[in-house]
Amino acid sequence: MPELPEVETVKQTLIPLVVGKRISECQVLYPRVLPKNHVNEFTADMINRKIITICRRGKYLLFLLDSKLLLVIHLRMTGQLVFYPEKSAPLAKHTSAVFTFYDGGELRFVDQRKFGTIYLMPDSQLHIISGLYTLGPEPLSKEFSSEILTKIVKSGRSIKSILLDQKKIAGLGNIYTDEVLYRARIHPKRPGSSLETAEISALYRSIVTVLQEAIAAKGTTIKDYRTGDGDRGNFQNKLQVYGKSGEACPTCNTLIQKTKISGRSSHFCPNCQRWDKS
DNA sequence: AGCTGTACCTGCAGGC
DNA sequence: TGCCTGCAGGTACAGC
Repeated sequence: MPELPEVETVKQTLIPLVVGKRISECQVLYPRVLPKNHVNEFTADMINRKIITICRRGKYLLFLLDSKLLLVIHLRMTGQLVFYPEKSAPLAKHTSAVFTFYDGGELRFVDQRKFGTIYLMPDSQLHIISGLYTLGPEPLSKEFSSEILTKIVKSGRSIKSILLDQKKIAGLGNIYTDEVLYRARIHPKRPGSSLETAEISALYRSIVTVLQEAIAAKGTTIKDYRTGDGDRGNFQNKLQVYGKSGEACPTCNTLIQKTKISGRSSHFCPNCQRWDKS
């Protein structure tokens, strides 16, 4: 589920709902959601904390608390982080953790596949979370540029596996890499180092515009993803290749193909995204 | 360096 | 209806 646009949307929708609120209760129903913390210590450290703000880095959410500790959450495949104004609503089946506020609302972490993770630590310890520590540049930051992307793609690996590599660039996942490469008209198996300057420029523009459009649409809901207020996203209606194998390419009507790259299913138009430039 | 397979989990769709 | 297989938005790790 959640790639950069979904995580960004969760952040944006949760900020008006939970920032400034103080936690009265904390329940961990699935202890393995905490790979680096003990349940009892975690719970004790969360109670009476106020949420100061929420940030995003790659696919990680960072909750700044009014203590020296940072709450870090990764939704992985099926994690949902949803605010419930009423404490009384029954807990969903795969609820991993619940944070209750003094005003009666609750922030719930529901995660069907249980891959999602929660960490609590001072920022001096964030290097413990290796996936966070080694993240590449934020594609929507001012620092990201066509020049930086040129260095990133300089590798014999397939361009799709490069874009999926969070150490190279933060936030892209299986849906958006396919959409980005389609828009840039680049075959997903092309070696990164084979891309020409014009193609890298097109790739840069398509990364930025696809992510911006997906955020504007509040993300892609295939199945599990929900915004912080429990809504579905809308970008699934704008996907052009992801999950469309066997359907007609919106540009040229050729059938979209599906193949395996880096162990992930990959969708592309064999006519629009050619090895050789036409 | 970079690939593959495996693991972590649950649920669902499709084939028989 | 039931059983089985494969697959799903992510990432870490072992082994080649």
